[in-house]
Amino acid sequence: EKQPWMPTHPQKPLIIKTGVQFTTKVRLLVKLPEVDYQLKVKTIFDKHLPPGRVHRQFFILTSTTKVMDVEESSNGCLSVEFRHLQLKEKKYVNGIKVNEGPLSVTEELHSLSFEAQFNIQGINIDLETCSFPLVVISNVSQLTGGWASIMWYNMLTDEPRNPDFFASPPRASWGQLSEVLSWQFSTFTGRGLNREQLCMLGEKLMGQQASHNECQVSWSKFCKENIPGKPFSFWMWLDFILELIKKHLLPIWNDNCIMGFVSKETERACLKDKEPGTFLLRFSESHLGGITFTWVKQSDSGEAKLISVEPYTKSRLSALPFANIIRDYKVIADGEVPENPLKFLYPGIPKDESFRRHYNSQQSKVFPYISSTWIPISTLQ
Amino acid sequence: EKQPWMPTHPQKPLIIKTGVQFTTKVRLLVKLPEVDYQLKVKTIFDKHLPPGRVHRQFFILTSTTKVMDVEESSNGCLSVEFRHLQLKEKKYVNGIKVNEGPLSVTEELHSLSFEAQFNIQGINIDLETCSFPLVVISNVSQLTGGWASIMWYNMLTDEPRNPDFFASPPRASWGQLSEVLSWQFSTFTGRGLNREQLCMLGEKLMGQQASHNECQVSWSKFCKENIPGKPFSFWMWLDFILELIKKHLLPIWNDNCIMGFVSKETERACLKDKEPGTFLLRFSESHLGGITFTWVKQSDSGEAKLISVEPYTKSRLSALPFANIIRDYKVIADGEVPENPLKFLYPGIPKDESFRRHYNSQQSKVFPYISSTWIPISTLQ
DNA sequence: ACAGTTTCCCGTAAATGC
DNA sequence: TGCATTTACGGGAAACTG
Repeated sequence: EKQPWMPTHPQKPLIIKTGVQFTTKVRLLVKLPEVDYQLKVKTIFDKHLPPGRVHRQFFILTSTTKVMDVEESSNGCLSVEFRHLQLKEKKYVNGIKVNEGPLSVTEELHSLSFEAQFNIQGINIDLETCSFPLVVISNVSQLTGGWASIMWYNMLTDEPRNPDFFASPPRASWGQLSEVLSWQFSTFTGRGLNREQLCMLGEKLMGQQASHNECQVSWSKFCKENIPGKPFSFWMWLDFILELIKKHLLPIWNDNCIMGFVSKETERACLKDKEPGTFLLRFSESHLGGITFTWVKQSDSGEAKLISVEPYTKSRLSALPFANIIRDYKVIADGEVPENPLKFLYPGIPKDESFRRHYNSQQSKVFPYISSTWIPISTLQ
Repeated sequence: EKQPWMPTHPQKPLIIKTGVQFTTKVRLLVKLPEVDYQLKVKTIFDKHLPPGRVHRQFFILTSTTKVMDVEESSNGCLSVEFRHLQLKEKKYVNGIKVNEGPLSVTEELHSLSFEAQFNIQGINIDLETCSFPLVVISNVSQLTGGWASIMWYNMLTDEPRNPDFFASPPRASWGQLSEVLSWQFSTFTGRGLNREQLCMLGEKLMGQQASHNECQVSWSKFCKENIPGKPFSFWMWLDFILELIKKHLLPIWNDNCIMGFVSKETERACLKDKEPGTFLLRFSESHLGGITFTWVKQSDSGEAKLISVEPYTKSRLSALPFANIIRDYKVIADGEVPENPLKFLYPGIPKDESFRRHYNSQQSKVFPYISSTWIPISTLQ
């Protein structure tokens, strides 16, 4: 049966951090006949705990009731916005310590319930509604895991409420998953993932296959198991890259300068017949949240030699923007004049043509001092 | 009259930040005859508020009573340590909003009181003692101001408690003050301030004088008024330098490589007859927490030309340690080969002799990538 | 409008619990 | 002991408040 009112926010916060304020809003979708008293709404966290399941338990630290009001910016329906709500964990319930459940914290799904009563022509009517599933975290380091849960849930079910979803999470086809991943990038950056990039991700996750689209990817493979030989999962690796783009690479990502998701094999295939100085930008597969460039080096033997720089991470990119690194990078080889080995962005666009608009002069005039900056260099011996 | 017990901690925390845990310890200095019950101590914040003075008011958020215990590590006397104490401001007292006092928050002096009662042979005895003055802040950005108060108080009074001290703070002679400042540096770094450095500070604070030692410095001049033409006070400037040393310059400061406090005039006098490549390290007077180097440039006209680089601040020094900057710094002049202009540390010590032990190789081997680093450069046109 | 002050909260480090 | 999770809090920025 259709709810007569709807929470219009949680959809949004979806991930709530304990001790950090969040906001939620409920709107009454039906017009009530004039009521002569104020309609008070109460918010309850996890009103319907899944029976038998061990869950962390939380409560709303701040005030939980508020009176509905006519919404100005709309067609005069009633709504209420709770601000400055804050969650805290109940460590003990009836003096007994709460145990951890069988799921990891970012797989626990919670919810906010809203309730109100009103009386119309002598009949008491109870209203109740409930938010979409919420993940509760205690530290931003858990955002990656929480976001994975939200994605998986939204991708694979239309149920508004299924707190047990992660007790046995369904698999996703690569067709579904790749679409969602691309959508993540286009939402948070402005550019999604193209066919080649998705293909590399598919191979990384599922190995070489004739066609990936019908392959099924398990929840565990996606974000719980580590990539073989690496201390992080596939999604963790990908989300750190997304964060790196958001904070340090946005314009050049959106401008399509970053091939990014390229296997070592494809990289070699792309570059091996290119002229020296051709380079491409690739996200590191060994380091979390790192980007590197690989270029073709002039070689005496005639065979193409590919060289990659140590990946730049967020801490290094906050010292110098990536476009400037590309512009100024120098390799110092014994006895030779330092030279910038980056000349043509793959397949063959002169570097400055691709990056000029992203160079950052940042020459702070600080009279009487002379300004200074960093030049990124590598030494070849 | 002598207190029969003493708080042994606050002396230490001296500055307490609201919402951040602190620890305090009280020790009973007299041996009590055996008592057959436990001696309970209660902690009270600002028990004796200065009458008539408007003060911010705080309370201890956490538990405030604890039982004294025989101290293991000592001669068996009673002591109690309060841990995880936390302060919170009372914004309203009896429903009335507390106004701000006439002093700035870091000039308000507070105190922790401790009280206990015991009964000996039918006589009730009350014990009470009180900490040294405390400054309460709400953000680390106020540490500089708080520390100034502590220094001024300790320098100019021996009273264990005088909450009104900053209602009319006494002046300090430069003799006293300079000693205290030098002591700050030696306590927090390992090297104090020498005569030349103190002389520069004296001139900065009081202008040119035959002898500074008898000059009186007002509290306001020290840390409330801005330096003419600058948006910060003398002490704020100095404390930012102290922080810079603590975090980024400790070994080279302790190794006496940093002249540091040098006026532009003295700098010119020192360097003007030195050979090209002679340089010295100086803290910026225009930027908070910055260090620069000034060197003698080879000049066609024969006259010495002094050049200073834009000051390095903590954010830039966390990208590259200062010793490496000195080692690798290059100036690029039109059409010339980039050159490191820093050759002899004033008065004439070959650079590597002074700095070699502080160079940091930090070559992270990251096969199959080639490692990279920053080279600090300036461009002269 | 503004300055002094506090609150907010990310992100790293340390502590805690299982 | 190691891993998962929470707590602690510095530091930059925003919000608050007379």
